[in-house]
This record gives sequence, C-alpha cells and structure tokens, in this order.
Amino acid sequence: MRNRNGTFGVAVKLSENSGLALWHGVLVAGLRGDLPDLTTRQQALLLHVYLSPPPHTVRGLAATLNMSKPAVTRALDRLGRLDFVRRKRDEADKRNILVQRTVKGAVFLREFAELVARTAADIPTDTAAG
Amino acid sequence: MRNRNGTFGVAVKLSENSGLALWHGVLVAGLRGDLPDLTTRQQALLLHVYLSPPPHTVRGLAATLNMSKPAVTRALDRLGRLDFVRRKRDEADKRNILVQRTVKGAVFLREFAELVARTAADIPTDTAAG
DNA sequence: AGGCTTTGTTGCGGAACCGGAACGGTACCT
DNA sequence: AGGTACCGTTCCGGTTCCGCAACAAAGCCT
Repeated sequence: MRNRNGTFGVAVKLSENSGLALWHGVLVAGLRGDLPDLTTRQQALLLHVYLSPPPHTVRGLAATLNMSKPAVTRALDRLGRLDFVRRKRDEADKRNILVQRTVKGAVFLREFAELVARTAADIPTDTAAG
Repeated sequence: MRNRNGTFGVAVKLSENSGLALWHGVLVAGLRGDLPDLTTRQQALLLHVYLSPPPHTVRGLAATLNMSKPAVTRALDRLGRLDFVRRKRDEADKRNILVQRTVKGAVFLREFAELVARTAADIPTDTAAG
C-alpha cells in the first residue's frame, strides 16, 4: 500500500477520537513532567530537524514551518541553549547555517517518543478502523 | 483487554517512531493551517474540558494540569474569546465556576481530530507492533 | 453576627515571543 | 573592483504569557 508521502507501509490506524485522546494525554503528561516546555514552533522545529532529511537551513526551516526568519533564529537560540540542536556554518557556502542534531536532543526525543507510545497504549480504540 | 485507565478495548498500536512522526506531522500541518495557535496549556485545557467528565472548576483544572490558577483564568479568557468554552457560575456553590463546552469548540476539536487522523494515515509503520 | 476558609479574578513586574525593518557578511556576476 | 542578491542575525515596538501576591465574593462554623 502506497502512502501519500510516497513511501510504502501499513498506515497507522487511529480513529479520530483516539487521536484526540492521545493528544490530550501526551499534553497533560508533558505538563506534569519536568521536561522543558517548548513553544509549538520550537517543538515543530526540533522534530523537523530530527525527522526530515538534512540539510536544514534557517531560510528552509522558516519556509516549510511557515514562520519568520527571526522566529527561527530565536527558536534555534533556545534549542541551542538546551543543547538539543547545534549550529554549524556551511563551509561550501558560508552564508548558510546548517542545523544539526545533538546527542542530548536525540535522548530527549526518544523519551518523548516513549511518552507518546505509553500514552497511546492506554487509549481504548472506539471505532478501531479510523 | 483492560487498559490502565480502567476501560476496555484494544490498545492503539503506535510504535515510538510513528508517534514522533505523527506529532511532527500534526504540528507542521497546524502551523500551516489558519487555526488559532494556542499555547500548550491552552490546548491541554481545551482538550481536558472536552475529554474528561465534568464538572471542571478552575481549581481542579489548575491542579490536574499542573498550572497556576491565574494561568487557568487567562487561558479561559482566551478560549472564551474564541468561543471554544464558556463559564457558568455554579448555583449550588456560587464560588465555583463551571467550565462548559460550546458548539464552536466541538467543531474545532473535530476538525483537529480529523487532522490527526489524516496525518496518522500517512505514516508508514516502521516496526508496527509498538 | 464575627471570624476563618475557599474560590476565582486582577495588579504587577518580569520574561518570552512575534514580525518587519535594518545590518554585516558572503556569494555571484560583469 | 563594484554592484546586486542572498543569508542569518539583531534591533525595535508591541503583544502575550507566567507566577506571586492581594483582593472581593461566597461559604462554613461557632
């Protein structure tokens, strides 16, 4: 079965109500936990850097994430302070900044992924087939 | 099969990587769309009101969502301005205010749920069993 | 009635965020 | 070398958010 993004695989089955419940559970668990609370844009940026193929430039991120360049710069500042992401000058074109992953960022995302999976496991499927 | 929350049903199967991909996809789609961008706490509050059984008081919400009372009040102000939620004095104990759902809020949440489901459908399962 | 507790709201200072515009640094082009 | 285009950052003004503390209103209790 071919998915819309062009890859192959079995689609994740998730009914609408389950999706809401999942989102709810993860958000609440996130607020309880001591993880740093990131802005929606910061979250999106972080995930995008880790889940989309490089290279990631400021301008590119701003375009695909639909935010202004200054917003991207500031988000990188914050994520950099948290050591979740790192800036590196592009030696080929020294105007560009390449956003790179870090070990600490990978650890954080793995923990977050476990939180999502754990939350999902607690949600009963209402109409299952989605 | 009994879930941790006490209800019955088949658990949502979601591998860790799929969870991250889902979160990423929804966040990015949300930034692109014209939906009002709510704070993490505002999202959590809204979802909690709609997915958890009433009654919902300010103090109760503050406790379960782990945020200060003023933060709840202001979140209610914003969600109320958006007509996603409504305040109602508790006639039994006039100190309390009961947070109630609205039609517009329900519509918004349904659209959001569809977005989640649609995004999930595009994610190939990597190791399927979660 | 008087005092005490509880509930939600508001004031206040501080911090974070956003977008538009201006800026320095780099690349390209003639 | 000079001019132009592009990239990321910084500056600026305005908005939003947060928590703590103080507050009015309502209940409770003797």
